[in-house]
Amino acid sequence: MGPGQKTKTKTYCYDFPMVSVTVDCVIFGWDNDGLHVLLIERGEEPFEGQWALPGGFIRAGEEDLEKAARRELSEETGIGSPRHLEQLGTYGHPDRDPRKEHVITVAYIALIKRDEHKPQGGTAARSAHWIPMEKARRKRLAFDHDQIFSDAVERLYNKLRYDPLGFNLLPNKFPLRDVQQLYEVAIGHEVDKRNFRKKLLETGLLEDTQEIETDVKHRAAKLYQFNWTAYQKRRAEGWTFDI
Amino acid sequence: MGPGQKTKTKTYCYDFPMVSVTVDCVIFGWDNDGLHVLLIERGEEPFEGQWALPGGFIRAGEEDLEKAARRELSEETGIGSPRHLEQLGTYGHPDRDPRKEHVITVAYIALIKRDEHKPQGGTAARSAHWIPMEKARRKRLAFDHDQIFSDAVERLYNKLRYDPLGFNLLPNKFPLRDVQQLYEVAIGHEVDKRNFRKKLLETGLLEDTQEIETDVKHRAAKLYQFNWTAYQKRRAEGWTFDI
DNA sequence: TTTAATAGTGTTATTATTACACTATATTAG
DNA sequence: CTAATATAGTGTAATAATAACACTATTAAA
Repeated sequence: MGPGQKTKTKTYCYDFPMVSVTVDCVIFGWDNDGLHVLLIERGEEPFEGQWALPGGFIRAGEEDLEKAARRELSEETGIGSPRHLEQLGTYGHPDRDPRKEHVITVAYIALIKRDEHKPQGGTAARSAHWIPMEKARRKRLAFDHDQIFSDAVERLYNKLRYDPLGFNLLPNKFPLRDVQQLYEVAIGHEVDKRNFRKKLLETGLLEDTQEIETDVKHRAAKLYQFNWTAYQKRRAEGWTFDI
Repeated sequence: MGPGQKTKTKTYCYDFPMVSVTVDCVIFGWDNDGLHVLLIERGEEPFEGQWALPGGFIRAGEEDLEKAARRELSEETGIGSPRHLEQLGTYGHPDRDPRKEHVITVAYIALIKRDEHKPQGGTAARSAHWIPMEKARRKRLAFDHDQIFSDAVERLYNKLRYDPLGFNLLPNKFPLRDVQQLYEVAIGHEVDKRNFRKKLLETGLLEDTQEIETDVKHRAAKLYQFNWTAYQKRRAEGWTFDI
């Protein structure tokens, strides 16, 4: 409620104690050997040297939450524009940050195509690494990032069933096998290849590119692409993706 | 990043501009004549006299976001404990509050049983009113509360299909008719009574209380109750509610 | 040329969903 | 006390969706 007023010493004073607000991103990427999450090794206290989600403080008065998320994504990991960015939730326990202040964080889920982001270092001092899901799950992350990460995974896995956002993880041209593997990870068990492909192709949203895989040491699979504009049209008519 | 330090004049100073954080609640309640939302008429600037979602500033350093939501719920509407409370999302555009500061708000959805909360005035100065959904949709709410409200409605309606949270709106004992009406509102069209009841009862989660409606001017319907403990057990086994 | 690895393809049985109409019970009005 | 009104409550058959199932095709490597 207290209006902020600057003093000449460049501090900002308020009538009430304030909270700091950060954004953190759970960035997922798909690779031939499965789903990965991008984690950073913290270069500063608190939790220096520990693994954490990339993120940082928002610029109060200047930017939207989503814009802050995009900025942090770019600063910390060099990722310019994720193919999908959605808010996951906000975490605000007073003790979640060991520093004096009350720091709440707005968590985002970002999906990127790994082949569009080769340079993975990022511009910031912290080092970013793609960690396979199973390894990531076993790590103890800084702050309450374990909770945020597991909430993100749950959200992503649930959403993959009724939203084609998974195609934001795959390269533009992909074999149906990769779609199936991604969905199997999400639902936690294997599915029948014939049934899966039938259902997927029945949507009419997957186009045969007439190309095939290269650099594969066995029969090469056909490459498909997802027709996003057709999907938007179908959505507008009330149709929902469900696989 | 800037650690807060009090001065003797009871102001709180920081190295960076801070944001204020509020919580706002979209409170839904069911009545024989349909779904309602609880809105308040603002008693102070900005937007004095306009309709808005109940909410208020969080107490930095003292409380969790959910605790803040419960406190505001209680202070503004007299509702002690909602049957369901979930975070909807966080809204943080720098201009969303016309006051100088950057105010971000964490929105919650609360579901209550109206028969458990007869006194609807609340302890605060603002006056709270139950507004039927159709009327609420037509109102222009303060701040960006139109957006928050419509996001809340969308979330609730979607969730009612695959989560039994709707039973948190109905009285403990209810006729199946009310369940059907609630679901029809959610999915936007009528459904067949026989099919709906069959599917609902097949879950085995609805218990016949052996009681019937009273004060009704035609044949009285049987009253059922939802077995939450049985539901938890089924959930744990991987079963999902889907209607 | 054989082996290994993965791609690609249809049919049938089972299960779930949808469509559909009448009888039962209580209240109210004449 | 009878008829009208209003809503509760119930089963079956047609249709659609899902699930189960096994072999042939292609390429690279040995």
